[in-house]
Amino acid sequence: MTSIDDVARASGVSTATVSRALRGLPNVSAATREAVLATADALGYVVSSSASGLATGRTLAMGVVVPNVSRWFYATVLEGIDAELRRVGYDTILFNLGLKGEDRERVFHRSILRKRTDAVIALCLDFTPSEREQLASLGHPTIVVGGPVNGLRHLGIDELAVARAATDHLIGLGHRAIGHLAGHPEHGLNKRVPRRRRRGYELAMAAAGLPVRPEWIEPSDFDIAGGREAALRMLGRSSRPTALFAASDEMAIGAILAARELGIEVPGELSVVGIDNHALAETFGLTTIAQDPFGQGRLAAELMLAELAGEPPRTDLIDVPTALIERASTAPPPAATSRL
Amino acid sequence: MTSIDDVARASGVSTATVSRALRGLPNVSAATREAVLATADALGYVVSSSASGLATGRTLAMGVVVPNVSRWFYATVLEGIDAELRRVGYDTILFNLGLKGEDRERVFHRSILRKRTDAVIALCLDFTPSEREQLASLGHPTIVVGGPVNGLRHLGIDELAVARAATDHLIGLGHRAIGHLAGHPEHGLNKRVPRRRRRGYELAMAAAGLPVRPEWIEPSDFDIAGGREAALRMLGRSSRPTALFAASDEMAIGAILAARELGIEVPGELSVVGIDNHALAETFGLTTIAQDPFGQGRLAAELMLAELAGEPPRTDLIDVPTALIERASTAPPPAATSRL
DNA sequence: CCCGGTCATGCAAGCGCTTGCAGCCCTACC
DNA sequence: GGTAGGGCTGCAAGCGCTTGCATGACCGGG
Repeated sequence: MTSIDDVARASGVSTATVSRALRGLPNVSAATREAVLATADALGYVVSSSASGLATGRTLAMGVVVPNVSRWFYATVLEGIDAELRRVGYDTILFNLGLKGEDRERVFHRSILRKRTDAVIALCLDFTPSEREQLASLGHPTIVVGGPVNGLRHLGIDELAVARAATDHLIGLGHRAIGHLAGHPEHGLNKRVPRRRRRGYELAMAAAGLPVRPEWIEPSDFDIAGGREAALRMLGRSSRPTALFAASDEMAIGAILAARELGIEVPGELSVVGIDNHALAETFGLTTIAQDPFGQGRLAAELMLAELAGEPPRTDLIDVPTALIERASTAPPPAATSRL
Repeated sequence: MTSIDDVARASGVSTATVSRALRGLPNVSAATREAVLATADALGYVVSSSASGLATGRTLAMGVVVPNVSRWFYATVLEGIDAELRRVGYDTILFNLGLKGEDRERVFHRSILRKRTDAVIALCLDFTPSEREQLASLGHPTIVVGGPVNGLRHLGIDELAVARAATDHLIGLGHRAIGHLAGHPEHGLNKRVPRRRRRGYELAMAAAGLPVRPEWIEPSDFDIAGGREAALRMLGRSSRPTALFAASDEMAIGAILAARELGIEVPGELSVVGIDNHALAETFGLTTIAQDPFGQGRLAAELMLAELAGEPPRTDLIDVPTALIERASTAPPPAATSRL
């Protein structure tokens, strides 16, 4: 491995000059800089991150804590983060926290705190109070993307408003019998997200003077299989709603699949709306409230980088925009049931 | 930040002893070790990875190069890798290489080689010759998971055999008119995977003396939307096959969706088989050749760690096992067309 | 009682880089 | 022509840890 000394020797200057030249610092003559760059390139020199990290106290790496990476939302946020970091030469260190117990403890204790990262972005997950405290006291910039977590800065959509908007869309179409496929509190995932989406649904219903029937709220996993099962349960019953607000697009897709299996026409007999604008939403013609997880990831990364660059931290809650996308899964209710 | 000196001072021993005690090295008395551990814990001491990395030449981090993280296969391999690494205290550094051009170049040049990692695991993607060479000459253990890449060690399923097995399953059921939803060469993804799966299909057909009609091979993206579109095209034509071998489960699911849209019954009028055992395969009752990406990721990590621990490298090609899982999407062909 | 051997510990030299400070050479101005 | 000032460059002291070697204490056997 070639070191900075090799480059210095080969180009006939001191290591200090090499260091400055390579990093674009001032006080290096153009000629010297060019020569250094050339020899460094020729020698295939790459700075050792350990050494420069030790000397500067900066690791040029961002910790990203995720509950898992298989879920569309997390994967996409992660890609957004990584894209931004990569752009400025930062590395992404992944901490998969979807695990329980000892491993999880180890992540916190040994790794995140391992002074390996300059900042930490956590994707919305369910932290224990102790974990929260450790994160908060980390001493470097930290932000949570996707679901509000007490005591930590947060960036994401306004869950309540989005859920209301989705429900209001159905109400606006004339639906009165509206069910909700609610999210389960899944292990590791932030429990406030499903809760607030459900609350938004309830608020919208209440505001419109519509009844919320307990049997029309069906909790399940946040994914396609979960949505399908929940919808099969709900739609199989004698009296079913004319519209469904699903807590996520994947659940909504599951509901559409379930409806097809039961011979229920979408949107003729059943309207379905979700949240996300998942990659598959278009394929299924799903009406949804779009959010932009890639952009959220990128924004989170930008914020952290800005703080690391010395800018004052933004302490306000950051709500990112969403937009209703109407596709083929929603329509006015069938005449017969519209005034149920 | 508390350093090793703080711990040494607080426990009245030298930094050398603290270092040895903390890492469980021999030649430290039990009493001393315990005392050191206690004070380190009390002080919240965590070793600086930069410093120890610089001193030992080990970063305790593994580079993982992925084309993207939204695709089920990659996400799952990644989780397998991360789980194993986490277990032994290694960190996962993510390199999202799905990008083009300059960023991609930067990843290779500035990051991977940044002496930040002890080893590199690359998920099957499409490397340029120069990238391949850089990887190969990295000087530390490297392996590719998922798709064979010339000149690099590789771990994954036997693409050819799997494709043959899937096709043979259909042939065994009595199908003679078998179409193939082939994978597109997508940007960044390993082009050999779709090619070999197609070749396996062709070989199986040839071995059974069955004709391969060009219009029954329909290439598309590797995902649900791609599979759906390809299937819509193929199944919309006047003479359609009685069975479909899709190059991935996501494509197979797309085909099932397409069949439903066209009113074609699965498996009554059309059998569908895929590869992967994707999370959704069960939901759709999809017959498939299962592979275990989580296990592949874990295995790759284990191999790298073993080499880092000094064991001699395994140089053989490593084929991981697969298994046919019969579900509800395959059946003998309808009597009328079975002797087409 | 002496001595070689073991074990626990400390010393100090790095690991490869960054950076404050000092030194040198020029230029420009008085 | 002298000098202040600015631009380049080099020196060397760390950054926090690891580790080969030296040291000293203690043990048992001859």
